[in-house]
Amino acid sequence: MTDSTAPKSVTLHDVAREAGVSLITASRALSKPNLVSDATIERVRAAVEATGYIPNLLAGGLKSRRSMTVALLVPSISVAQFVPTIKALTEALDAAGYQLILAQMGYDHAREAALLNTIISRRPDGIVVAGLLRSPTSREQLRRAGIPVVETWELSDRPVDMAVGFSHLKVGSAVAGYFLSRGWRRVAIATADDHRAAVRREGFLSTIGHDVPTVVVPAPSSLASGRRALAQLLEQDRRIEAICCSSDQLAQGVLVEAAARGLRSPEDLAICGFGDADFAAHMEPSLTTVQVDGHGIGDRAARLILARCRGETVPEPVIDVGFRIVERAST
Amino acid sequence: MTDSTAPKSVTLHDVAREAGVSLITASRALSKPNLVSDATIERVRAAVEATGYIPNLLAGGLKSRRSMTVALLVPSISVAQFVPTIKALTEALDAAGYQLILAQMGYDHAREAALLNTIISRRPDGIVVAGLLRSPTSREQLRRAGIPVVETWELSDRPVDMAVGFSHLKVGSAVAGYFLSRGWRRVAIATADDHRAAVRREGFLSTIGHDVPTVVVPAPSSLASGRRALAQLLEQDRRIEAICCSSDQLAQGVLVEAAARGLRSPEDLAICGFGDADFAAHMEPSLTTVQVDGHGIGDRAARLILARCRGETVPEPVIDVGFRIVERAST
DNA sequence: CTGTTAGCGCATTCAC
DNA sequence: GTGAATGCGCTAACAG
Repeated sequence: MTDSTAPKSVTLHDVAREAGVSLITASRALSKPNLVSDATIERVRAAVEATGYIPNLLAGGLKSRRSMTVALLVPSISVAQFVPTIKALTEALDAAGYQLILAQMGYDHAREAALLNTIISRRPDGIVVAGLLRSPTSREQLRRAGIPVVETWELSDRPVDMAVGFSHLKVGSAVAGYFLSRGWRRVAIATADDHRAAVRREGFLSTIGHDVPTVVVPAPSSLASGRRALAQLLEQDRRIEAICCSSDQLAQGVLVEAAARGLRSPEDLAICGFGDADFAAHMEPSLTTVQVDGHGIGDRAARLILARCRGETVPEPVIDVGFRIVERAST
Repeated sequence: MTDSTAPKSVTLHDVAREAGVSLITASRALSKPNLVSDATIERVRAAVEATGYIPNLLAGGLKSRRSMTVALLVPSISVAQFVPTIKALTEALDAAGYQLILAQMGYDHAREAALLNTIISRRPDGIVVAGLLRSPTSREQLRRAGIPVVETWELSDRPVDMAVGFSHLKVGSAVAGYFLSRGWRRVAIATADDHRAAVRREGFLSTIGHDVPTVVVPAPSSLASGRRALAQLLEQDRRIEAICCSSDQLAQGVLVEAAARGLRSPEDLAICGFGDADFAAHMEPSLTTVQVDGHGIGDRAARLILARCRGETVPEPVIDVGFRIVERAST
C-alpha cells in the first residue's frame, strides 16, 4: 500500500521504457519525427500502442508556453448570427491541432474583466472576440498579456490587436439609401438592444436624415419579438411603408405578424433583415437582407491567430469583409 | 542581456516576494483563503494588484490533476437543438469556475477516435457528449481514461458512464399515437439523416404499423430542405393528411411550402415538428411539436460532472428528462 | 497559521 | 541520432 490515489495514468516515461529509449527520444519521436531514425519511431509507436499512452498537453504546454487552445468570447451562444463563425473557427483550428475554449460574456460589461481573467489564466494562444471589447481595462489587460487577439464582426479605429469585420454604420446607411431609392419615406426600425445593431441604426438615421419610429427588443431577437415589434410600430404609425430589422429572425416575425394582419409584403409593407440566415431565401415572401460572410470571418480570424502563433508577421491585421444587400421579394 | 525571450510574465513567485510571504502562502491566500489569516490575505491581494498577476491554471492543473475544464462534443455546431444545452452547460460550468472546450465531431464516426484522443490529451475533468458515442473503441478508451462522461439527448441501456436524455423511440411512438388518435391514416415522414431522428422514425413506424412515405434530408435540416421535402412527399402521395418532421426548422419549411401551394394547415395538411424551437409557438399557424428541455439537459449534465469532480457519488447516473407533445394550431 | 520539500509530465537547452 | 540534466508555475504533503 504505497500509493493511495487514482490509477496512475501512463506517461511518456512509461512509453520510453517500453521502447527502450530515453524520455526525450520518445518525446521527439512523437512531436518531431524528422529528428529521429525511422526504426526508433517505429519502436516508440509500438510502445504507445502497447501502453495506451495519451499525451498530456497541459504538461507540454507548461514548458513550451503553447497551450494549443484559442478562446472565443461571445456575448451569448444563442446568437444565431455567430454560428457560422464559430463553426468555421472550430474547423480551421481543429485542422491545425488547436482546440476552442468557449466563453459567454453576457451583455454585461462588468463581467468582461472577470471573465477575461479566467480566460487568460488558461493561457490560450489566441483570443477571438465576437464584437469589440468594450471595457477599457479589459483592452489594456489584453494588450499587456501579449496574446494575439482578433475582434470580429465589427471594425474600430483602434482595435486591441487584429480585426475581421465590417462597418455597421455603412450597413445602416446602405439600407437607408436602398429604402430612399425605392421612394419609401415612411420608414421604421425594429432592432435588438445590442451595440452593433445600435450602430446600424445610427447609420440608417443619418442617411434618412431624421428620426424614425423605432422599437427596441432585447437581444437576442426572435420571431416572437418581431411580431410584437410590428404591433408596436403600427401603433406609432399605421402607414409605415418599410421596416429595417436588425436580424432575419426579427424580420421573419414582422412578416408573420404582417401576414396575420392581412398586410401583404412588399405591397403594403417592405421588410429588410440582417444576416442572411439560411431560411431568408426560402421564406414566403423571400427576405431582402444584408449578407455578411460569417463563415469567412471565422476562417480569417483563425488564420490570423495561427499565423501569429507561427511567429509570422501579419501583413493585414485589420480586414474589412464588407457586406451586400441581397434584394429579394420582401422589398 | 541576460534573457533573450519574451517579457517574462509575473508568477506567483513574484507575488509572494512582493507580499513578503512564501510561495505556498501566496498560493493558499488565493485558492484556500480559510487557511490563511486575513492580514496575510490582504497583503497578498495587494501584491496581486501591484504586480498584475494572473494565475496559470495549466501549471496548477498539472500538479492538482484538475484542469478545471469540461469538453463538449457535438456532431455539428449548427444544430440549433443543442444551443440551449450548450448555453446551460456553459453557464453552470462558468459559475463553478470551469470552462468549456468545444469540439465538433462531424457525423463521421472515423473521426470520433482521433478527436477523442486530442480531447483527452487536454485532461478535461469531464466530457459531455451530445448524443451517444458510437465507436466502441472510443467508448472503451473513455472508460479507461476514468474521466466522468455524460451522454446527452439520448438514453441507452449501457451508457459509457452517465446519461441525461430521453427515449427517441418513445417520441416517435407518441407522435404516431397522436396522429392515429386524430384519425389520420395517410401519414408521412420528413426526417434528417442523423441517428436520433432515425430512431424516432422507427418508433413512429412501429406504432403506425406499416411503412409510410419518407423523405430523408441531410443533417442539419433547414427550412429550405423542408420545402423540398414536402414537394417530394406530395409526388409520392398527393393526399397525405399529416407529416411528422424531425425538426421544427424542417416543419417550418413544410408549412411554408404548403402555404405556397395553397394547402391550408391543419385542414389540408397537419404538421408536427420536433424540439419546440423559440419560433414554433409564434409561427402562423403555430406549430405542434415535441418539447424537450434542452436547457435542463445541459444543466443536469453540468451538475453530474461537477458532482463527480467533487468526488461525490452520483445517486442517479441516468436521468430521463422525458418529453411532451405540445399541441398547437398546425394539427 | 505558515514554511520546506518534492514533484506533476513534458520540452528545452546543452552535451555526446 | 540520441541522451542527461534542468525547470516551466504551481500545489500536495508533510513539518513546524
